[in-house]
Amino acid sequence: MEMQKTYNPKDFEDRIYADWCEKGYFHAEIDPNKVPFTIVMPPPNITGQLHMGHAMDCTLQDTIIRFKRMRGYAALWLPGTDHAAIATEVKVVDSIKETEGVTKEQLGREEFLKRTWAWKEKYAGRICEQLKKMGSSCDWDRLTFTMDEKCSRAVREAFVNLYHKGLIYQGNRIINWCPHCKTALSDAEVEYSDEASAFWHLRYFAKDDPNRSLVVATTRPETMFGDTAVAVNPEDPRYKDMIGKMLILPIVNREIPVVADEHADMEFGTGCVKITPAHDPNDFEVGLRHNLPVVCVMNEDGTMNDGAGKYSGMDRYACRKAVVEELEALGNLVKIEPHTHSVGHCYRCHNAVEPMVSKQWFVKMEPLAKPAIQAVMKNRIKIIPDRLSKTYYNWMENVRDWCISRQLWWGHRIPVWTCSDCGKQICEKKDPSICPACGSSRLEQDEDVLDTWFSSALWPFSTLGWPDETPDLDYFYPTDVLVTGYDILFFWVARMIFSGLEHKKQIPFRDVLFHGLVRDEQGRKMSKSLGNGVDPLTVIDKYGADSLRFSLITGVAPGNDTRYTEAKVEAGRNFINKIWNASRFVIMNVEGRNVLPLKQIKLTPADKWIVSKLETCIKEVTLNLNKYEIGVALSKLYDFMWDDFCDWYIELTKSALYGTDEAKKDGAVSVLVFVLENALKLLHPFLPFVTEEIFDHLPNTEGSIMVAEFPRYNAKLAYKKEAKAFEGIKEMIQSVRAVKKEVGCAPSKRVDLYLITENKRFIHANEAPLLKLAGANSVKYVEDVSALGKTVSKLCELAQIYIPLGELVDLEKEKARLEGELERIISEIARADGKLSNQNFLLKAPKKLVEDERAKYEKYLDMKKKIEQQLKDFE
RNA sequence: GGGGGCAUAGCUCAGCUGGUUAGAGCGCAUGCUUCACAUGCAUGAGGUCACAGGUUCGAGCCCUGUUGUCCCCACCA
Repeated sequence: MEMQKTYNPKDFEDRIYADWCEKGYFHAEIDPNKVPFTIVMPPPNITGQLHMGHAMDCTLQDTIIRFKRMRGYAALWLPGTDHAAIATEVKVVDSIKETEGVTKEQLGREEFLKRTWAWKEKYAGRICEQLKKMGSSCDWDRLTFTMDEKCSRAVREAFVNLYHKGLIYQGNRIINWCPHCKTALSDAEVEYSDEASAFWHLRYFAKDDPNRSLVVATTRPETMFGDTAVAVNPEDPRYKDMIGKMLILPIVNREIPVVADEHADMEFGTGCVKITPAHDPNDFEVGLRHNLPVVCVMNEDGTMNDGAGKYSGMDRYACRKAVVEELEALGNLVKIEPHTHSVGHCYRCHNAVEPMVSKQWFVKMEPLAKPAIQAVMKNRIKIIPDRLSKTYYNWMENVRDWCISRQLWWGHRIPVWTCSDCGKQICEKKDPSICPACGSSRLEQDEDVLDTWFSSALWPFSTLGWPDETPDLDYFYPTDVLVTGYDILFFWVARMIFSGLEHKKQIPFRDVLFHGLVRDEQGRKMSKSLGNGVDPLTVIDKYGADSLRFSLITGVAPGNDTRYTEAKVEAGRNFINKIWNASRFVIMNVEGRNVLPLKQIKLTPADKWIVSKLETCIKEVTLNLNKYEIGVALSKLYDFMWDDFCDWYIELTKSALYGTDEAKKDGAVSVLVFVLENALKLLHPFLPFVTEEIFDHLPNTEGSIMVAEFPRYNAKLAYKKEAKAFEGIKEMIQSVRAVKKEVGCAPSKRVDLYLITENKRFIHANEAPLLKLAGANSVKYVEDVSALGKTVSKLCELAQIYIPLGELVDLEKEKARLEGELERIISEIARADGKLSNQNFLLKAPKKLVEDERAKYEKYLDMKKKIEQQLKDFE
């Protein structure tokens, strides 16, 4: 079958993917004779569709897993999707409002969950389709959803374990409350940003002395209804006499004490702090120290409750305004200062969160964090790039207890029941039917669900069957590398590490490869609100998946952000087009020829040169892939394929291919096929589709490239010396081209080359390609050029080249050019001389370097002599 | 307040453990209807490697400081 003239990915990408699936190449089998290599995919949220970040994430993983598979590992890439409790619930709530005009409460828990499962079916399916479009070679037989039965069992097991160890506890503590999502959030789920606001100075009068008062400065006047004290610093001379006295809280006229507490900073504000334990984390701590009552004044939707008296039911911000007005009217408002402070926002709906005291479930972090820190410290887990280890330590060392309960419906239900008769709390692996204490069957399960990250934390082993000791778990765990964005280091990676160590007693992965964010052309984050997101599917539709993959990994380094630009996709498309056409050229020329093994061919210097380049490329690509330097690996291949193979080697073979010597033709074709086949294998992990399509057209290939063996470096084929010598021929070709251009000689005009050289034999062996690529008629080896008339000349490593160009030669210009060259060489000599006359350099620098420098010096001296001779010839 | 990234060609970025004349893509200039490819080929112009010190035989790379810029964490009554 002949290859199409132009590269058109639409013709084959889908077909090839279907074929791979059908052949079962993605499926990983347990094979005792192979070493396992495992990646579990960070499960995309089922909230919508994949964006460019996902596309990069999956390209990196696919590249790694394909490489390992070709390298002979039992390579498992396990795909999945995440139920994303809060994120999905927010979406479904919006959706039912829009489509059915109802709230989730109106629908009821059961109906709402039905809708959400339907949502899941739709979106999880769509996400998988997108992953397939990208060419992802993941094992679809093992596709997992975080609320699958096996994951639910893992969640239950983990929760019960932690509960009985006392590492999960329920408590009334201050948490972040999202009034829009109406749920508690963990610290990690809150994003802070600076907001311009004000400092309201409020005067609270002393109960016994109407002339005495304290002025508190607050950014939250509406919370004053929850004030249960005013704190001053014990050392503050201004207020020492007030400590222990009572103040009258304005509007509500409640009495509150003045307490002495270090929390009050004498330098800040007025030095007096109103203490609202129910609505501020620091105040909560102060409250604990002084045994203050906790008065909650807000409802779960962010409106004021009865504690706010007549403002009950009013929104918190409306109330703020009203309270300030009333205080002003009452004469308690001293002044308003502009003030900027940071305000926490819900990471899902971006509304301002409310610190609030609430009864929630928490994971005790300190005992879990310690071994997790050690695992990275002792290098059992390697974080790439290394600098992110610091971020990890910093977070782990200061982490507070993890609030895991969410007041949502979509998620893993908290496995705790309370006996309605005796109040006993039950937390077991199996759902209890009667109370073990009193035998009652009136058991109520906790209404809340778990933080979505609680189940994600178990992902590396829950997907493999934990808590059962399955063969998969035994063989594929611990996984080898986790590939994900640095933005979820805290949410996910850190929690997988301590969860793996706690529950599985093993690290979850050996390496963590972090990548950065995909930004837009201007370097901005891609986001819905900016509308600057680019849909990977649109790009695939226009350019094909391989081009998109190219654009997403070209130039990326671990942990670094990257920009998506259509120009990069085009560069990818052009590169692939180049591969396509080079392959077409090779395949066209194969027809009617004998493709022989390298051993049976007399290799030309050019052949040895390209084979040598190929070997170097194999070495570098392998090395960089093993270091997860995917971008570097690809760029090595790009250069090899384009510059060495296409621009040089293919051109070099043409003199043989269009000649008459059959043996030479067979030789050239054989080397072309050999190099191309290897190059395609090297390229396959990056550009799976196009390489498969071409591989199929190559002679002597069988089966799929994706299960072919990845090329291994072969030192016997490195031909270092020969390759270096051949560079001299390249230099001559380039010199002739440059000289022609300089004097305005048309590149197509054939010239005669006169060489003064000691390398006649070697040059002669390469004469045919030299003539063809330099655009020359003949090569003549001479001792003296005085008879040639006007010439231009160029000094090369292998020879001095003289080209008689008659009237085209401007003697003055030529002389000036040579003088310029001489000048450059003289300065090189001075540089080398400087180094060589430096005793310290001679003594301390490595011998090889000194030798090289000396050789260089000699070479330049020789060049200088030759150019001086040429200049003399002008006279 | 703590931590980190970045600063190299007009633009976007590479530059490994310090070692020839610092690279690529895009852009630019000039010339090519050469039989795989104009999604191409050839030739070329373009850099005080942010600034100031230091270490070293040798610094784009290591150290200290400065400036600019971006990010993360904590605090912010």
